Amino acid sequence: MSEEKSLNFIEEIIEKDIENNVHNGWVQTRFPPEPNGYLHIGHSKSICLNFGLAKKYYGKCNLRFDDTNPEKEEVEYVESIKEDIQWLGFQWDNEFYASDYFDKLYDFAVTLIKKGLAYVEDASSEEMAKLKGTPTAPGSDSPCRSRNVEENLDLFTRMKNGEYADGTRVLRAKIDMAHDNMIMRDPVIYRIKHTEHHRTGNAWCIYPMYDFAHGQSDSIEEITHSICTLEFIPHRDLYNWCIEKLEIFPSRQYEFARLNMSYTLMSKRKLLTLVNEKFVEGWDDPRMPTISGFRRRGYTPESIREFCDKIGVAKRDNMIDTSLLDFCLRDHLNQIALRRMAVLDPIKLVITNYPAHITEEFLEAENNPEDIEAGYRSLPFGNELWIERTDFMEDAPKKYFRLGPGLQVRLKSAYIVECHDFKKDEAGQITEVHCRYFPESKSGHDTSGIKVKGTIHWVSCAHAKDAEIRLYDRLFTVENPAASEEELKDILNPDSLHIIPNAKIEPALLNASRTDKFQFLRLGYFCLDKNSVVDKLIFNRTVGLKDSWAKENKQ
RNA sequence: UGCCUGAUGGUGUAAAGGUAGCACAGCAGUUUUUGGUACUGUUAGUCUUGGUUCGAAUCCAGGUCGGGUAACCA
Repeated sequence: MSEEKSLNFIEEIIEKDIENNVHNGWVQTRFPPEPNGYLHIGHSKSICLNFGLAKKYYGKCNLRFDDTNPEKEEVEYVESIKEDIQWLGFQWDNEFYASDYFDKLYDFAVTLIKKGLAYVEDASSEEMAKLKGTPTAPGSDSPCRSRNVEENLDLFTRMKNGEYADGTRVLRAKIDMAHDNMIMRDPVIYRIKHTEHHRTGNAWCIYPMYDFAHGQSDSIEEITHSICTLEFIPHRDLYNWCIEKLEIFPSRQYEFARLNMSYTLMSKRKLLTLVNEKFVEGWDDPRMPTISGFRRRGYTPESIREFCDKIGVAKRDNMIDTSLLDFCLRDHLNQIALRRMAVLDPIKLVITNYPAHITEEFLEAENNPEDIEAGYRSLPFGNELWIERTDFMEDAPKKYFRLGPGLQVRLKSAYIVECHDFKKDEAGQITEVHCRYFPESKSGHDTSGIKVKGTIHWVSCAHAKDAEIRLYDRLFTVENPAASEEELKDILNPDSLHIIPNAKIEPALLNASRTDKFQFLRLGYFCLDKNSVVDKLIFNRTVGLKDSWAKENKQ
């Protein structure tokens, strides 16, 4: 018997509905992106919620593109969105487009006109704004509000037929110019745009507004629970008004708080700016909070799903610490990543007592201590090795468990060595570390009885290959970039990308494939970048390992 | 300013009138051929003022603070 996980407020609503046999207990959700940009980590919360709910309650979840504004929407975005959702591990039951419903939506508008609930407005948007009133003062009726049904029908038909220029007329719902909710003061529901649409081409020159498309689309698809973010709360009145007046399937809208994450930007508009102004390489730049950026960076869908599960669903504004995503990422990567060795900032370690007649020695090294099934690899060893510059100190402090004059360490999967000498250049930089090794301390066959505090990673000089390694840091310097008054470029972290052109990697990495996840021992998790080629391998650091030494060292 | 929302450790999120719990982060320790992992312990919280009640994070009233909204965007 395991403790039942508590329900979030949406699950509570759904379970109550099922209990009350609403729609015979059927649950249908949808994920409704506008194809005007790439999906980001905030969308994954919505994706996990909508698809997750459908799965949990044996219902269905549609993918529906909210493509009612042809000026901003493109096929490229449609394709990327589909790829991202599938990569995250979800499959929609139907692929729909709001533009599929343009005929029906037009008919709905006509219905409203016939009921005397919509009218054609001649005023410009500025004039309309003036008549709209303010939150404290009621609006006033436009002269067009009293047009009769026939005239409205005629005018709307002409709008549709392309007789009017953009911006000259709109169709408005006739609700209440004094309503407390400004959105209900005769909202625009159709506007003229002589713009080619990515799916319907030039078939239409009038397009429905969000408020006249989204809810009706939900209704057409018989979405039972239409889940959106908090900023749509004021729209719920209109959502329900349309359903009531049109007498169509009563979808219900529920709102949850969108994901905010520290040092991360979730605005599609601002992310587009980063792309357009070339602050990043593209939508899938590994520093971007887009799903495609995370994918390229080496994140796993499992870790993102786990993250979405952990952050929960509620109505209060939140700011999730990036460390939670890091935790989910490391947790998964630790289980699956193949262990390899790479040296980012190499200095040479010479084993002075290594037998001259041995030209090459192969050791057996585990691929993943968390997963015995992952097996072992053959690891070449020799008398000259690359080790990390930070793993040697001339004057080591007490708690330094690495190399220094007279100090001993184990070379991972190999032997214990003791430093007896080192060389420096004129600048005082260490160039070589000289050690003696203990042949009887061989990994797995250690009979030396020597105990060492530290183990370091290494790569055999004779067998090492070069690779470019890209280290990433947060893109922004401020915790809440969305709230910053500064310009985007002024809050960008200048050190968000650090390229190491010639790191030394062990030869097993030559066979790396794009889908492999690696842990470079003691450094972090890495994956091949999409631009990596055989002649020039490029690895992205997905995330570093927790580093309690770095923390202690700081103090 | 109207309307709508919300308020629990540093950050998230539970507790549906009955012991404020879990996770991340932090701190301390154990184990370790990764200063990783694993494991153990630990710091820290109900916005405020009243009321109802044997009993309030929870119900009621007032206040305070936060967020949303006032596009021919979604």
